[in-house]
Amino acid sequence: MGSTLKITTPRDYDLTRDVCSYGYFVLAPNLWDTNKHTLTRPLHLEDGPATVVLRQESKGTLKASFDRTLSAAERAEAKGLITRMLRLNEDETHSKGFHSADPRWKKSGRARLFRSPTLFEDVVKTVTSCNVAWPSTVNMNKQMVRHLGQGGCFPTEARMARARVGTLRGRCRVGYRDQRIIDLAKMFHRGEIDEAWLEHTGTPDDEVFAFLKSLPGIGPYAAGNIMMLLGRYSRLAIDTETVRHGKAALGFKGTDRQIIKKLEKHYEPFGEYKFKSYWFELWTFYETKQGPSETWDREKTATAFTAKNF
DNA sequence: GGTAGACCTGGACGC
DNA sequence: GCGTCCAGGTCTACC
Repeated sequence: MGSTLKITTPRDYDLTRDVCSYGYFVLAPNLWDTNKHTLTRPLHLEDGPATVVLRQESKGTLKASFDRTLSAAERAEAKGLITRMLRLNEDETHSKGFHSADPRWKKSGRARLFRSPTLFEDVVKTVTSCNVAWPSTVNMNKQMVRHLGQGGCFPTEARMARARVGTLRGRCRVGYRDQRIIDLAKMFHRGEIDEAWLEHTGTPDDEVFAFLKSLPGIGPYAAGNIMMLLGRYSRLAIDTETVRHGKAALGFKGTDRQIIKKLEKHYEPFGEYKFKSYWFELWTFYETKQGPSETWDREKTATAFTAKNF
C-alpha cells in the first residue's frame, strides 16, 4: 500500500482539460489514460523512483496515489514536482487575466499549458522537438526513458551527463542532438543554469531569452518555447507550424517572412499572454483534425500526427 | 546582419 | 522490399 496525497488546486483547475493542453502530455514517461482520465508517471524522488497516478477527486482537489510509501521529505518533493507539472502555481487570478485579454477561451476555461516536473526535462523535450516530425520526438523520449531512465523515470541530469554520445545516437535515436543534450545535462548538473533567476518575475524576458539562446541546441524557436515552459508568455515560438497556422487558419498570404510579421501583429493585442492565445488557436485546429485531445493515446499520436494527416 | 549548407531521422513515395 | 526524396530548427562559415 503506497502513499496518497491530497493536492489542493485552484478552483478552476480541470485535470483533463489542463493536462491535455500541450503535446508533452503524450511524451514518455507521461501516460494519459483516455478512459479513466488519469495521468500516470514515475517521479524521481530522494529515495528513488515512485510512480504516481493523478486523478481529479472533486473541484479544487486532486488525489495522488503512489506505488510505494513516501517519506515526509519525499511527499513535499513530490508535491513540488506535481505543482510544477500541472502549473498549479497559476491561480484563478492568472486565468482571469488571460481571459480578459483573450475572452475566446473564457467559456472552455483553457488557460494552463501542461509541462514537465523539472526544467531539465522541459529543455530536453524541447530539443527533441526541433527539426523533426512528431513521430521522431515521440520515439526519442521513449528511448531516452527506456535506456537512460531509472525505474521508468525521465533521465536525471546526472545520468544524462554521464551518457555516451553513442547511446544517445544509436539507441535513443536523437541523431546529431546527442552531444548538445549531454552538454545541456552537464550544465544543469554543474549548477550553471540558475532556475531561480530564470523564473524570478523581476528578471526581464529579453535577458532570459538571450540566455536561453546561448545554450547548446537552443535557437530562437526553442528559446521561445522554453520561455513559455517557464511561465513567460509574452512572445511566440515561431516554427513551420506557426507559419502553416498563419496561412491555413488565419488566411495570411505572402512569403514566410511576411507571414511571420503578420502573425506578430495578430498576437500583439494579447500582450503578456501572446503565446497562450496562439497556442490555444493551434490546439483547437489539431482537435478539429484528431478529435478532443483527451482521447489522444500516447502510442497512436506517433502515427496519427504525421504530415499526411494534416 | 543575412544566408547557404550540413547535420540526422523517419515518413512518404516511386519502382 | 528497397532506394530516394524531403521536412524540420540550429549551428558554422562566409559575405
